[in-house]
Amino acid sequence: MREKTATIQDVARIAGVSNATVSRALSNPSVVAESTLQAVLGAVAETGYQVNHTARNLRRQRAGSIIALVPNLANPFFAQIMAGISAVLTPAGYGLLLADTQTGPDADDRLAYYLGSGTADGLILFDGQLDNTALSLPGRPPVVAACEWLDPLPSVRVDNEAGARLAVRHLAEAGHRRIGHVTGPFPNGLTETRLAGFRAEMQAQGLELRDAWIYGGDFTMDSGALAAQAWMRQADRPSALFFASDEMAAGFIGAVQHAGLSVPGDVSVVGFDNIEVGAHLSPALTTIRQPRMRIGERAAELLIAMIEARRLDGPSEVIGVELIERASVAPPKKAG
Amino acid sequence: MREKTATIQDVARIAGVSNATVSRALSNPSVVAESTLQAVLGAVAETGYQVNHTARNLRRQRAGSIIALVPNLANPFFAQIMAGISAVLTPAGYGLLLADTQTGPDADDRLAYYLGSGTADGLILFDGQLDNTALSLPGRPPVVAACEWLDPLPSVRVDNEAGARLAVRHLAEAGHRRIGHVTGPFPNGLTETRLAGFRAEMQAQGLELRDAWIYGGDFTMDSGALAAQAWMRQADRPSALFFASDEMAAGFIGAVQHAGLSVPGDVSVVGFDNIEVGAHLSPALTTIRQPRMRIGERAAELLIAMIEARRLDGPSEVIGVELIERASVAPPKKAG
DNA sequence: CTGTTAGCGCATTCAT
DNA sequence: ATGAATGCGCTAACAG
Repeated sequence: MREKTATIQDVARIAGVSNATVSRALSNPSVVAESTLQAVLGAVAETGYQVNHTARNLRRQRAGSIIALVPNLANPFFAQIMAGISAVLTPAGYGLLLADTQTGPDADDRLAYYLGSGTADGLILFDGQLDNTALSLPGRPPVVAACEWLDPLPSVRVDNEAGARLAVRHLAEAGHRRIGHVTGPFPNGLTETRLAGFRAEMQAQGLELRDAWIYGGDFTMDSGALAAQAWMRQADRPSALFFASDEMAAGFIGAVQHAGLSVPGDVSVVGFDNIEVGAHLSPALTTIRQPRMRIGERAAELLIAMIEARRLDGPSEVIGVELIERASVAPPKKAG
Repeated sequence: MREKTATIQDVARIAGVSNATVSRALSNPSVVAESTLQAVLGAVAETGYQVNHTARNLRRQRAGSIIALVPNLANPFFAQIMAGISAVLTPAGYGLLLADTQTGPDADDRLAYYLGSGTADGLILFDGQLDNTALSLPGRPPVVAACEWLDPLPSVRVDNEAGARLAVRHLAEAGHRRIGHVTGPFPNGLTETRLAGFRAEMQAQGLELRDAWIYGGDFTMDSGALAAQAWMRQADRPSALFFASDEMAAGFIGAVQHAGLSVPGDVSVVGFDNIEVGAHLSPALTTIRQPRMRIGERAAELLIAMIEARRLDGPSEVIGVELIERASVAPPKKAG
């Protein structure tokens, strides 16, 4: 196998021109004569020639691809984001490489490796917990942080605080006064800003913040189910809950229903993300929509702009969120 | 930026040896003298040298990465599979490139492109609907089909027929005699084998196969909700349903509950895949487990073996499935 | 408009 | 055990 792929020399010979002319005809057709262009195209068709990207990249001093570094590839949350990235990378002529910061032994080392190895022309980073000293590595390629953020990096993210405030306001407007929150893991930028938004809006609404009504989670469904156990054990519990992720909200709803309680009859819930299953839950989940495909697209666009401008800095972008009202919120049984 | 990454020449100069020696010291340390090895390592540390993969790959006539070609990157189904692939590729020194057959204009062209362009040393194909003529392209790299299959290709897939039979048998053992099926899209290998398994086991159990109890879906939750509408409109309907995907089962359950009916009280359901949310639904979804991470791992292992053996053929693998009993199946209200 | 030439950075003969 | 030389396939000066 891999016997003999035609090279640019083969095409040149058959077309009766020099290899340089073939290269020009292919990458910048307007500078060659029409007749030679045809000859080259004919020879290309005849040989089935396709450029060798490795050689081209070596010559052009580029890698031809960008790499998305995610904390955990198995997390379905990233699927749509990858689709968005791919949708802008492919037409722009870049490949999309995927890597995981969890697989290897040391996540910081992996970042440093990808930054230094020249494997990629740029990097999209989805892990906010990495050590940013690697970013001062000289000659590193541009990086944009996505969803999360890391100090000197341009980022594309969603307005997490505003989303949290929207959620709390919606609950308050439905009449709830006893509102709790299930957080993501710590330390984590998303967790912290959503919690901050929760607190800010609770105060703005003049509602009481009780530590006992803040439940620690880690974004997973299992942790949502655990929060349900904690919530059900409380004698004095909130009538509504804002979850830092839809997954936790789904886990909570499942566990609460399993115990014979009702959503939103016994407790109202608002999630965050708008994962697909939310609309199909019963009750359908009220949530804060986060446009994941768009996050991916914008991150890729910003990164390409930086690569082409040959700059390590660039604009950041905060993408708006919106409340999706469905059926998991209802007025509390009695004003509390 | 990208000012001056050290090259092998720089290292050679500092270490006081030739570039060839540096190359050897790095890729085959046992052939150089201990003292020169130390000198080289010292120079590497001093310069922060990292090999240029593009140059190495050009010289070695390889791409250094494999590409996963999926029908739709946004589909979260692939997330765990990618994690499995990445977990074996990374230690083996291959990068994972991602591409989508839906984004571009013509999926068959994209396959042909990736096969001919030399962008990857091998390919994992998740789309069974492509035209296999591209596979006769001379000099193409090895390809393994995953989940789906395509004629001359080795494949890694799950025993779909056995899974369907397991599901039907479980329903029959619970006492159901009126069993329906919600299919995936056509044409599609998964849809067809699961349907075949459904039919085979229905016959084996001596149960009646009614066309009106076979509902067309497309694996999505929306199509499951649509199937629910169809099912609810029927006067004479099955008491249990086997779904070709968990997503459809989840969509169905949501729609049926929304209409005030109960699962498994009014209808029992079994899904296929074991997606994460299944365990957190209420009722928790009984399903056929498909070990996705493992599918990815095996596909990558088989592919690497083919690449290293320089062969286009290799073994296929069928991975077993198992029934996960949860709470969405109960005996029918009255024997049917 | 086109050909000649010179590397990109590395691994690998072939000598020594 | 090591060095010198070569070329992977391509693009980009530089001439003409």
